Amino acid sequence: MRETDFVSGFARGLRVVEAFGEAQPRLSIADAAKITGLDRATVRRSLLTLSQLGYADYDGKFFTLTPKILRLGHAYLSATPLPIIVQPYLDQLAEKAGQSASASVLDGTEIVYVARASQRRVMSINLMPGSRLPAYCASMGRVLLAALPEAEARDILARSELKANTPLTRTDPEELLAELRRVRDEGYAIIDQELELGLCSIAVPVANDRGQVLAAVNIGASAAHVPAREMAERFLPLLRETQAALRLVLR
Amino acid sequence: MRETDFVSGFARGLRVVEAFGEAQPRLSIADAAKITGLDRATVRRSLLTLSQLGYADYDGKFFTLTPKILRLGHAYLSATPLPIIVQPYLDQLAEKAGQSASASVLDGTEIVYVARASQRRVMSINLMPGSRLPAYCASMGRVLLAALPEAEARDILARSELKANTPLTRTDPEELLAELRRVRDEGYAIIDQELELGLCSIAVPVANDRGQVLAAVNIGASAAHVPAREMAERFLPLLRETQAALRLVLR
DNA sequence: TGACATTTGTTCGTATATCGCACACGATGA
DNA sequence: TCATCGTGTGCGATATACGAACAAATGTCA
Repeated sequence: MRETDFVSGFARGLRVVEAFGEAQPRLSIADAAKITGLDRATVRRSLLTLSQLGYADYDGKFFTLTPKILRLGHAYLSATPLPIIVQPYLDQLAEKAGQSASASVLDGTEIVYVARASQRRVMSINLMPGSRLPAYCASMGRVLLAALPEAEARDILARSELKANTPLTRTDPEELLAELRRVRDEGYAIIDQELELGLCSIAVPVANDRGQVLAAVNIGASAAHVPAREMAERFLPLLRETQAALRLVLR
Repeated sequence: MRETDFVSGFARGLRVVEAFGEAQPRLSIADAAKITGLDRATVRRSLLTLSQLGYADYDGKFFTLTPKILRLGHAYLSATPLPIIVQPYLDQLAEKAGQSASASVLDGTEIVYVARASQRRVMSINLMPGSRLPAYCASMGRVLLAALPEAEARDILARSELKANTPLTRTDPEELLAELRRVRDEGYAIIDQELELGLCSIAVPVANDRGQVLAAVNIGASAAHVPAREMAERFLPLLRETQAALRLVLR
C-alpha cells in the first residue's frame, strides 16, 4: 500500500462524525476541532460537507447529526448476514428466558451489540445495535476474548482501560486471563455485577459450522431476581440450545 | 457557502460506504465504482482508506464492512436524546400491549427506526434501529407525512416509488393525500396489510412541548390475532398515553 | 488447447483541490 | 475598554483526483 492510497480528507471526516457522542450531541466548529485534534478550518469544511449532504443539520452555530447518518451503519447491518440471522433466535431466547437477550461481536477492546431482544430493562444504560461496552467486564466480551489466541487477548487487555465500575469488577490482567482460560474450558462466562450493580449476565460463544467464533449471545437479568449462582442453572440450557441452532445456520 | 467549503473526498467516501447494502455485502473495487459512478482509482483509494482505518476488511479481492462502521450511526443514536428518552416508554408500551412497539423518524421518502421494543416477531423482515421502510405504506410514515405541510408531503410522495407490496397497498398519490388529511384530523394512522400480508399496525405522532412532531410511535400486530378494525380500540388508548407522556419530556 | 477480447487492479503525470497557518472580524464577558 | 473566544477567509505548500496507460487475470470462441 502506497502513501497515496489513503484519502486523508475522508479519514478526517470520519473522525469528525465520531466526535459526536452521548456527551456531545451538538458541536460547534471549535468543539469538534478540540475533540478531533484537527484544524478548525478542516473541521469546518468537513461539517459543512456533512450538512450539505444531509448527514448533519446546522443552525449557524451548532451542528447535529441527522438520522441519515444511520444509513452508514445500516449498510453494515443489512449487508452482514449475522444480525439478520441471529435476531429471530434471540427473540425466541428472550421469550423463553423471560429476560433480555443480545448478540455482539468484538471491535478492538469493546463489544458491539449487533442485535437485541429486550424483554425488560435491567440496566441503567440503554443498549441497542451499535452500542458498545468494554469487553473485559462484559459476559459477551469475556466469551469473545476467550475465543482468541491468548497472546491476542492479552494484548487487548493491555490496551483496555481496566477500571472498576463496581466493587466487584475484576481489573487485574492476570486474574482476567485466568478467568478467560476458565471460560474457554467451560464454554460460558458469567458476570456478577462487574459492569453495574444489580446486573448479572451469562454468555456463550456462537460459532459457525467450521467452528469459527463469530459472535456471542447473552442473557441479562437483575441480580435481585436471579442471583449469579443460579444463572447457569436457569439459562445455560437455553443458551446451549440457541448456540447449537445457530451453529447449523451460520457459515 | 463557498465552493471550497466542501470536501469532495469525504463525500465520495461516504458514497462508497453507502454502496454496501443487503444485495451487495461484498464489493470489489470495480463493483463499488459501478454502483457509485466514481472512477475506479478513486474508489480504490476510499476503500483502502476504510480498510486501513478498520471500517472495512479486504481479502485482496473483496471489501466488506466491519462492525466498526456502526460507530458512525452510534454517534447519532447516543448523541440524539430521542432514542434514549423514547426507549423506556416503548418498553412499557410493548409490555402493556403485548405487541412490538417502535419509534421512527422521517428521512427523505423513508422512515428510519430509531428505537424498538420487540415483543414477538410478526414481520418477515427484520427491524432494528437504522432499518428503513418506505414512508407511504408504513403507519409511522403516514403519521410523519401527515405532520408535514401538504405540499411537502406531495413532493415526497412524488419522489417515492409507489409500488404495491400487497394487493391492499394504496399507491394512488391522490388517495394517499386524502388519507394523510384523515390522519391529520384523527391523529393516528392504521395500516392494514399494506406492507406485508398478515401485518397490521397503528401509529401516532410524538410531539414535544412546543407541538413540533419529532417522531412517530407504533404498535405492530399480526392480522390474525388483531384484525385491523380492532387496532384502534385495543391500542389507541395506550398509544395516546405514551404520546402524552413523551410530550412532557421532549423538548 | 491457444489466441484473442474483456475485465479488473494498479501505476503515473499533471491539473486541481485541500490543508494548515496566519490574520481579520464580531460577539461575549470580565 | 480590553481580553477572550469562536468564526470566516486568503494564501502558499502539499495532497488528491482524473484520465490514460499498463499488467494481470478472466472469459470466449474456434
